[in-house]
Amino acid sequence: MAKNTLRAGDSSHKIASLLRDSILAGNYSPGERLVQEDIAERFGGSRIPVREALRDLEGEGLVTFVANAGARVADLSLAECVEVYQMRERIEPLLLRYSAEGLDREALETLQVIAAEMESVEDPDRFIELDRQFHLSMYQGAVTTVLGDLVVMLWNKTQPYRRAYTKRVDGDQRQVFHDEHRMLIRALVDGDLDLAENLLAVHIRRTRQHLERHPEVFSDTNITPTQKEA
Amino acid sequence: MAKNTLRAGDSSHKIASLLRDSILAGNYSPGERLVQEDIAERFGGSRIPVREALRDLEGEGLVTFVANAGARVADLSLAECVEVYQMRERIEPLLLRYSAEGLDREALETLQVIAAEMESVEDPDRFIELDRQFHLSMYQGAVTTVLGDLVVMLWNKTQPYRRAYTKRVDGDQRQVFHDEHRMLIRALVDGDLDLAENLLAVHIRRTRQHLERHPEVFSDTNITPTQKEA
DNA sequence: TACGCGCAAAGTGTATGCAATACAAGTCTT
DNA sequence: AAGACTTGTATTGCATACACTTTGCGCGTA
Repeated sequence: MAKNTLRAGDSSHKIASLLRDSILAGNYSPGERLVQEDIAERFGGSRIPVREALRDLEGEGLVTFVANAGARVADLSLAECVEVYQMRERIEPLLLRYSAEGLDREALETLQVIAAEMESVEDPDRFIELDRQFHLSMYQGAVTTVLGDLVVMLWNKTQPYRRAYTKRVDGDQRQVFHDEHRMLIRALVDGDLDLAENLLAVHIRRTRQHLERHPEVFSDTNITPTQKEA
Repeated sequence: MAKNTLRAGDSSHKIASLLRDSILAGNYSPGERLVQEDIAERFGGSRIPVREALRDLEGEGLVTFVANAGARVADLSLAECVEVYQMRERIEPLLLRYSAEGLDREALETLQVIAAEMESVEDPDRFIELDRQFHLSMYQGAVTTVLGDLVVMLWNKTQPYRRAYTKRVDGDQRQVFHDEHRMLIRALVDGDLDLAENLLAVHIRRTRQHLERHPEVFSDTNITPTQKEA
């Protein structure tokens, strides 16, 4: 059955999906106000499903909701971004381990293709898209419930900053980047999971360290470290 | 309209909070259906804020939402629970590191008090409550945005199973448990962060291994490993 | 000019009502 | 008597409507 028609009971999911893609594509910038009525008009529907979509995206960390003051695209400080990278450094190797046994020959070849294209591509937008593809493809063999979703969420939260940062890296750094990708693939092909885990952790850590040298990418007008109750 | 306390613009948050506490307290069991109108009546308000609260809790992993079929209390299979514990094993040591420098003498003494009470308490419900307090108190020194919330979420998701499992552990296992808690405190007092991280990881891993010996705690009628798209 | 102060416009939060869907029991067919 | 279809009811999803909050602007006053 073709789903060209708007099947019922799904409006909020559809809006969430469209809005998420739009944010990730960079159509909205961090901190930008998201007015419910505008979005409702833009994607069709009333404010109710829009509100629910925004709440979903809040759960995914893409949007921040303030009581009676509306929703905004999530905005990270440098410290928060570092935090996310440290989480990734510890979590993604685990996901890779989950995934490894599920990666067949074809999947590994796909990784090689992506890595190769990354080395030749010029456009920064295309570059970060490929980088995202590379890493997430690496996890496609994993069958998980929370772990996979968490990693995607962490990628999503940092997406705009990776985008901004990528445009400022020089050739040397890129070369290291590519080498690490290739070493990762080799470790996976060899089935050396411990090595692959380590390489991935190092890769993420190095990226974070480079990112820390570009604090100008962040707003840092940010004042919302959530303190939790007893 | 009997509620004089209805401060504006907050109903959904209040409902989310009450419902979350109620689920964590074990008033609802995993898989139980959550009917919007019932909740609306039980906690006051209409279905709209209830829907939003449910969505929030879904983001926190406490509730699962199915298209036109309603919401249920989240239900973990053994495999999913193991997954969560493996995540905790990697993530919580990082949070502990964030927290350690913020823990003053008083906080450490509180930990000792909790650990001591745990050793003498009988009631299982009180026991798991104290265990939760112990660990989360350990993280109170941390000022984080995503990391802390994630850890709380992981604890929440596994809460009902910890509850069920705790009632089946024997004295020997408890002793190891207490020893590990004490060693953790000592490492924190000594300021040996690497050791503390390691102890915590071991502690979580051992708990998981024990948990795996009690598969009867889980429903395993569960068929929802979320496959992610390209 | 700078600083409140208050009011209007914009925008959010919630309640109610209606259409669509899923679930279960009963009916019919074979 | 077992399985498929139909009907009825409970419940969800969404749109409209309204009350409340926030915010920005103009005005008066020092």
